[in-house]
Order: sequence, then structure tokens, then C-alpha cells
Amino acid sequence: MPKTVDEIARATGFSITTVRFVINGQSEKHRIGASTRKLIEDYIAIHGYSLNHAARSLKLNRSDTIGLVVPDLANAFFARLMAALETHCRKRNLLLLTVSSHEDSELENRAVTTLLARGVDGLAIAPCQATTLSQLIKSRARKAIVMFDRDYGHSLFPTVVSDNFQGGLEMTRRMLRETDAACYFLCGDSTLPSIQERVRGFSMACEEKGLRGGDHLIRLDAENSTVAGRKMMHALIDALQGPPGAFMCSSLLVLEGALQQIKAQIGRIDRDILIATFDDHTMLDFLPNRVLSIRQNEAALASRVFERLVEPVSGGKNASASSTDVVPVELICRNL
Amino acid sequence: MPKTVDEIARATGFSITTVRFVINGQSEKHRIGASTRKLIEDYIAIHGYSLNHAARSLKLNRSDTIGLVVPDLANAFFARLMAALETHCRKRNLLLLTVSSHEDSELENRAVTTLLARGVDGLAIAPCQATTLSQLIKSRARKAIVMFDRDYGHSLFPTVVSDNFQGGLEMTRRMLRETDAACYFLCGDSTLPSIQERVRGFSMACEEKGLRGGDHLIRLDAENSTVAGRKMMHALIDALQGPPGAFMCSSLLVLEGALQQIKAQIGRIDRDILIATFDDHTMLDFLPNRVLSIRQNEAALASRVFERLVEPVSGGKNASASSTDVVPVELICRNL
DNA sequence: CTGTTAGCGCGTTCAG
DNA sequence: CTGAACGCGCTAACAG
Repeated sequence: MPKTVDEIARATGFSITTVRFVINGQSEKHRIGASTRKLIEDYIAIHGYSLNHAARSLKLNRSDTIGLVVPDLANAFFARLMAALETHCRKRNLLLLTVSSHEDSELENRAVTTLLARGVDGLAIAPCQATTLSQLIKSRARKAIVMFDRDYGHSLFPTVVSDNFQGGLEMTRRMLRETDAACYFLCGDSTLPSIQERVRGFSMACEEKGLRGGDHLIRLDAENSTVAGRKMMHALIDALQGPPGAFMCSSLLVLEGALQQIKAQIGRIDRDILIATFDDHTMLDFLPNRVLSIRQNEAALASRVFERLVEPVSGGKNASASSTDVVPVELICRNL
Repeated sequence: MPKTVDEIARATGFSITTVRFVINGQSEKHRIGASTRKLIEDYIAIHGYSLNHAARSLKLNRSDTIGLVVPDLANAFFARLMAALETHCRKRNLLLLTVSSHEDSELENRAVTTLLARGVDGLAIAPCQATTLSQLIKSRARKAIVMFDRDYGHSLFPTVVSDNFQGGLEMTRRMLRETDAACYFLCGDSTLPSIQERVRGFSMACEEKGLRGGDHLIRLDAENSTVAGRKMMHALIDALQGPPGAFMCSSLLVLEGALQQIKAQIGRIDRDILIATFDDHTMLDFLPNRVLSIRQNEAALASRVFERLVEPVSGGKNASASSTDVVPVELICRNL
């Protein structure tokens, strides 16, 4: 398989320029002879040709590449988002470079630096810290940068997030309509903006009912993890002298921990417990309990992110440089 | 932020060569004056410098990049594998380029072509077809290519897989020891080599017990999907006039479908049903049933794949060009 | 210790 | 319709 245009030119006897015009589909414009074109096209059909992206990038100062930084790919939400983004990229002949930060700001910084150094044309970041910015600002390069999933507010970049507030509000409303039991909110990491919004929705729904949401908020300022879920449920069971009749988790990880703890401490998970959680998973189908969950619309999020990323490339004057895009979520009800 | 070495050279007044030596840490070797070095280092500390990978790649014909093609990133197994591989790459200053084929051979081919065209230094593929090869062979480029997860046998490339046979064997043995009920195997896509091995293990364990494994094999030659799981469980329930006392699924997707179907058709999932499945998921914790599962060792798989990928780079003469590496799996038991 | 040079493959521009 | 020439930023080798 010939690698360079030059090789093809020598092999076919035409000039480099001629071959290039054929390859780039500009044979019309430059009035290349049909027979000439056919000859070259045939040669390529047989022997193949693969463009050297490194050389192209060097020359054009553009890599046809989009960077994506996510906290954790094992998280199905980010995996789906990546898949959606990848599809967009493929349609535009872009390659998506995904790097995981493992919720570590040091790794996140390295990831951003790496991708920028590799010359990505755009960069989407689901930040795990509020301070990524410093690095990025220095890169005065006119790169398109978009934040998503977590809105740390003071961002200088366009941001795309799910409507976590509305999700928390509606799920809590539904929950309170469904049960008279006290509803507890197990809050994983209250420094995450997305989780703060979820709590805000919960609290507002409680207040609508005349309840004091804060009373039912279990918050250990722990991390967003299974372990934190266990700890919070442990504290709750101890306080109530038994499992709660209804509870809501700030994420699937927390839910996992909470259920583990109930099982460990009580022996079984009573099917009358009303469960609510942010983020959805097909396996929730198998719980015999009533289950509420909020599913984020990854496809829509990905579309928005992608738009923001390529808009500048497409040359649109985006006055909305640091606007925030909010995408609706979906409430899913099981067994009720 | 200056982007080129040349810029720094002019700004500091030293020559390009000198600056380069400092940047590459060869100041010792070439006896650059300490003061000179300090000056340059300071300048870089203040103004920064980011190497242009495109130019570097063009010159060295090496991209410091590894490609990864997987069927589906939403599958937690592949997500974890990617994460592990990414960690290895980071340690070696390589960037991992992951592309998903969505179990589509056309997309898989495109992915491989794309990555090869982008000049990856190595390529790991979890193939979703037996015929990827043709393309790859043409690329006579001396790239390191490794297949994993699915061993289509006639592969010309080194291959790394989990010990699916042993997993099937042990899980089935355990299952038969646990129950006297007939054990059924719901087999998703029997064209996948990995699943064939799982079936083989199942059959052998049955035969050890004097059972005819084939009698309990539900195989619709469907795909490896939730829908297929539903269909197979549907057929099984109809045949048995009720749910099976014990069953094993070839993958989590099939299990999902099977459980959905039991729930839909029977109304509930009897907690006495013994469930076994390939691939593990934390959410299996929440089933009240006895659950057996096989967990693949993603970290070990990733290590092996990475070794195979970089060995050739490291210049080792790998006589074992097309050898197959088999990695042990782990049997996980819940509620029994 | 420092400077010079050539060329990786591509896209562009200009001169036939 | 075709050819020639330049330069993107970096590396390597050699010449001081």
C-alpha cells in the first residue's frame, strides 16, 4: 500500500499535483482529463492510499480530532455520552480522543494538557474540579472548549448540563405522592454542582409539601462512592432503628452502597421500601421494589456539546461564549 | 505560550540545538553550561512550551499512540479494559485512541482503517467478526496488532482471551452441586468464539454428571442481546410450563432479557431460582436469589495486551507472533 | 558547548 | 491540464 502521493505519482507517471487533484476530488475544477483521472483512481482502488495525517496536521495546523475528558468511563452515563459523541465525530470525519481522569484533578490536568498538546481541534470536559481553568486559559490557542455535566459556574467556557434541579424536583414530588413515609436523601458528594442541584430540587419539593427538606438530608460530605452510600445508610438505619421506608440517592454508586448496607445490616431488602435514584440502569428492573430513577439524555447532551464544539469551527460568531445549556431529564417509574 | 523551539531559541538568544538539548534533558550529555540551562529552563517555566506532536510524528514516523477497537463501550467489561489499558499507556507517555464498532463489522473496518491511517504505533482489537484481517494484512506496515476477547482462531495475530471454557466448567459444576433442578443454558450468539467456549465448559460439566448438556441448551442462534434473552426465556417457560429452577446466561445482556421475561410472564422472579451468568456486575448484589457469575480479569487482560503491543516496539524478537494467551477468570458466588 | 542542514508528506501558490 | 517550489516544526547527523 503506497503511503505518499509522490509514490502514486511516480507509479502512474503523472505529476504530484495531478494526482493530488484527483485524490481531493478537484479533478473537475482543474479540468483533469477523464482518462487521466480514471487511471489514477484505478491505481488507488487497487493499491490503496492512506493520507498522512501527521503531515496534514502540521501543514494545516488542524488535527481533525476532538478531545474528551471524563471522570470515569466505567460510569455508564459517560460511556453512553462518549458513544454518542463518537457518532457525531465519525459523521464529520473527526476522531474522538477520550481520556479518563478517574476523578483525580491531577490526572485531569494531565489529560487536558496532553490533549491540547496533541492539537485537538476541540475539547469537551466533564470536570472533576473547579480549577481546571488555569491551564486552559494559558493555552490561548483559539480552541473550542466546552464543559459539561458539571457546572462550576465561574466557567469561562460554554457549558452543557442536565436539568438536575428539575429532575430532583419531579422525582421527589412523585415520591412524596407515593408514600407517607419520611423520605431521606443520601447525598454523595455535595461539592459537585450537579448533586447540589439535585438536592435543591429535593428540598424544594419537600417545602412544597410543608416538609423541611433539610431534616431528611443525610450528608456526610463523603465522596460519590459505594462506600459513602454504605456509611450514610448505616447512619440512617442506626438513627431510625431500622431501614427507611423511602430514600433517594444522589447517584447509582450511592444507591449500590445503600442497598448493600441494608442487606448487610437488616438481612434483606424489604420490597416495600420505595427507592429513588439519580441515573438509571437497566438492572434496576430486577428489584421487586418500587423504583424511581432519573435518566439523563445522553444523546441530547452529546449533540449540544458537539454543536458548541464545532460551531466556532464552522465560523459562526458565537456571542454566547460562556452560556449554559440545560437539557431536560426523564423520570422513570418501575413497579408503580 | 510559545509553541516552537525556534521561538524559544530566538527569545533566549541561544541556538535551536542548545534549547533542544535542554528540553530533551540531554544538557548533561552535551555539556550545556549550567547557567545556560537555567536560563532556558526558566524561560520555559514562565512561558511554557508545548511540543508539536504532528511534526514529531511526521519526522519519526511514530505517533506515540495506541489504537483500541471494541464492540461496545457501554459494556462495562470493555470500559474497564479500556481504563486499564489507558493506565498502561499513560505510564509510557502513549495516548490511547479508542473507537467503538457497535458490533458492526462495517464500522469495525472503518475504525481499524481510521486508526491505521492515523498512524497508531499499535492496535488492539476485540473483533466482532472473523474477517477483519484482510484489511490489516494489506497494511504491511510493521505495526503491532493484537486481538483480544474473541479468538477467531485463524488469526495471524497474537491473541489474548479469558479462559471462558474453564469459567463455564467451574460455574456449571458449582451450579450442579447446588441444585437438583435441571439447569438450562441460554446461549446468546453461538457464533462468538468466547461464547462457544462457555458452552463447551457447560457441556463438559454436564457430562461429568452424566447429564446430556445439549438437552439443556437453549439456542436460538439469536444475537447477544436483551431481546434474545427474552425470546429464549419465553421459549423455555413455554416448554416447562413455568420458570426454570436454575439457568445460566451467556452474558449479562441475555440475563437481563431472561429476567425481564420471567417478570413479565410470571409476574415475579422467584427467589429460589438459581441464577448463573457470565460477566459480573455489582448490581447482581441486589437480587435475593443465589447468583453465580464469572468475572473476567480486565486488569490482567489489559496487561497482556499491552505487553504484546509494546514488546515489538521494545525490540524483543517475538517468535510467538500468533500465540494465544489465556487469562484465568474468577467465579463469584452470592447468597450461597 | 553551539550552529547548520536536510527532509518527513502534505497543501498551496505560481508558472508554465 | 501539469510541474516546481516552499514551509509547517521537529529530529538527527555533522561541522564547527
